[in-house]
Amino acid sequence: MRRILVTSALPYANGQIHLGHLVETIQTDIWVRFQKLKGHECLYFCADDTHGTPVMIRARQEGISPETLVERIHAEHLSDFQGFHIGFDNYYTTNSPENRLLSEEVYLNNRQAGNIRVSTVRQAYCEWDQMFLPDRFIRGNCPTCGAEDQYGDACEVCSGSHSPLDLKNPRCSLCGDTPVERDSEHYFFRLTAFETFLKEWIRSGAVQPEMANKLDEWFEAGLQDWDISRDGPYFGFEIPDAPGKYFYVWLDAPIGYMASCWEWCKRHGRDFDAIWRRDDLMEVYHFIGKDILYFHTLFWPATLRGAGFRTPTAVYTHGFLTVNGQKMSKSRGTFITARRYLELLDPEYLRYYYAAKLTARVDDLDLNLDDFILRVNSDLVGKVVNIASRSAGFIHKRFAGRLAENYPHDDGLHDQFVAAGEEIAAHYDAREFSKAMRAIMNLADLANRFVEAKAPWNLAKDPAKSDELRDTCTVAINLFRILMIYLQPVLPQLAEKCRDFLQLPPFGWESRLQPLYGQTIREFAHMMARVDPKKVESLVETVAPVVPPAFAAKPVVAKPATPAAAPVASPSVVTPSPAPPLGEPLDIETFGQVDLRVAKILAAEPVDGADKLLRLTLDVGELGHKTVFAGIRAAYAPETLPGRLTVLVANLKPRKMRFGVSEGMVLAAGSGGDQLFLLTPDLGAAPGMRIR
RNA sequence: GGCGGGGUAGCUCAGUUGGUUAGAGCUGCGGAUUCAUAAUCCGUGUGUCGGCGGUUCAAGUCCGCCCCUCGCUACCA
Repeated sequence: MRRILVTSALPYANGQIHLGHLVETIQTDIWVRFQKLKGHECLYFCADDTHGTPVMIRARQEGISPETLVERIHAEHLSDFQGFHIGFDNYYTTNSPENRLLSEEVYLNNRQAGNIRVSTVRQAYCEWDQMFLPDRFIRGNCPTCGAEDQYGDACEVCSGSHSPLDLKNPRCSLCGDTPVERDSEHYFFRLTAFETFLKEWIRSGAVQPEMANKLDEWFEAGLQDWDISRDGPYFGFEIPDAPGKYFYVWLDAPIGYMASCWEWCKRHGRDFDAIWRRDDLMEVYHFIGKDILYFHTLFWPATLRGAGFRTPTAVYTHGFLTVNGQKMSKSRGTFITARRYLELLDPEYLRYYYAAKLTARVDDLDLNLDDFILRVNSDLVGKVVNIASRSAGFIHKRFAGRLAENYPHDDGLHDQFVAAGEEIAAHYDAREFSKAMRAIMNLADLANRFVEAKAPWNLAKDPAKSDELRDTCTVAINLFRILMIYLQPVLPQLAEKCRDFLQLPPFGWESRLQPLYGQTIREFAHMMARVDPKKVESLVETVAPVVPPAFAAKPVVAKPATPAAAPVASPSVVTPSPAPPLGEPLDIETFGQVDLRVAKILAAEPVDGADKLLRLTLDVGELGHKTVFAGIRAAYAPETLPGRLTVLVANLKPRKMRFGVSEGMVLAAGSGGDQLFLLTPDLGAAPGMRIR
């Protein structure tokens, strides 16, 4: 028996679980369930990643403590994952006593070993917010190309990277003030001391070949020591003997894997040290996305090594999720949260679809929604479940639900199915799930062909062939049972229904060896509904058409209310919207297709169940009244709007939304959130006038 | 700009160290069947293997250039 510890990357406690996260947790969960089915010990740990500036700022915005925020998000995340049958042995949090102790130990051991140094770093500091600003919280003009309103670290226009201190006209994205430069002592982890070790570790097969190549690039460029401290205020753990200094969130995040394990060990009477302080008892695997390769294959093994802990056996990296071939996007409606999916569709559809496309490589995975519907319906309902569905009826109608008394002659089909288990297991173990699914579906085809050849519906017409009829159905049900064992890691719920149907104890991988006969089975009940295309459609319905799509995902943060003497935030102190690249040239005819009208706002009211929307009733002159949903609630109080004029896109196709039909959109400038500014025509314009 | 990954049938993807007429599943189309959730079974693919050029007896598979796309570009994550 193997002893295996597995993790998925910790989701950040600022934001909802979406279908991208689920590529990883489903991949990991399938692998874990497979190992358990094989009879190995396999422990699966995860947690919320809770620390850092974004969580701190968001809590401040919501007027609650970071701890409260983090607890709420933890409950949401856990329930989302459970909805997808993710079988964690423990889903913990990095904001825990175990994580604090372990982080301190990792740090102190490294300090003891001479792996920590202190240097002075010059950084942007906001005097208003009284904090050092992370690069992402500074905006200004790109020092290279001059593009306006770029992040502190990189320019989206010329895609160059730069230091936030080089930005022209820098501003704090929290309050809009100009930051000052200030020195601060920072603690660094000497990553450079671990180059030899890391190269050996990587060569030991710890990462996939293509990731090893990527790491070689980084080695060639030269490793740099790692800044592991941040100045307060910072939501995180204070560094021992360094008042006001906190561990950078990425230092304690992966330690959260260990903390989750430790907390579980305490509840189950297991020896934490035997798992993490020696490497000969358990295998340790991390499943991650390629965006966090750096942390998991350089910093993480090095900090563990430097602190005297074991290092991971391997880190398995997967690619990103695309939806219909494109990056997930809120404006296209393809930024689909786990919760939204669960409101509409069976989680096992997605588990199967992902499994059907996952490989051991780092390729991106495309969720093509049309393909999704066809694939799931065809494979799962049409092929697999159908085998049981078409056989069980006879067993009940003719034999009172009792299978043949002995396992019938089947031309070696059962043996063939059992033998295929070797190859399928090898695919699962190698994380080649798509190959495993292909192999299983080939078996399902064989089973259907067997039924076809025996034609039980003809046997049923001849009373003399009663035994043959029962034999045929018994074989078919046996084949179905083996398929469900093979599919259990992917479809735990369906496998459960199958066990109930066949009145069987829990499956093990080897239970496929023993055929089923001489017993009664339950009446067949539907096990899985077909995918409803309408539900898939509503999955991608967009919710807030007015927010300019390109900016919807940008952090928009309100000015903090804390400093007492602060001036009231005025509209002149704003975070200017980023300057997006110029759009494609447009001829005037195309532009002319857009029917812009002056509209008078007659009424504006909040929409129940939507926190960003206002329902506007507009007077558009001879076009009559129109109802428009606008995502401007954060920027405008409803009572301030009636009576004012604005601009309506009048011939926009009506959009069915959860709350009603939106018959156009009003135009606004700005980056979204509370940074939105409605357009107003000059004096003299009247409702209904065409704008051109 | 530099580096790297992709670009193969309508869709999703396989294609080993270059070698017979480039494959699978799904869809579509034709037929069969009716036990089954209009499921199943049989039959059916003339694709410029992104483009151009080169090496070779032979290239999707090697080399060069170009196009499209995604990503990385170090104290950002």
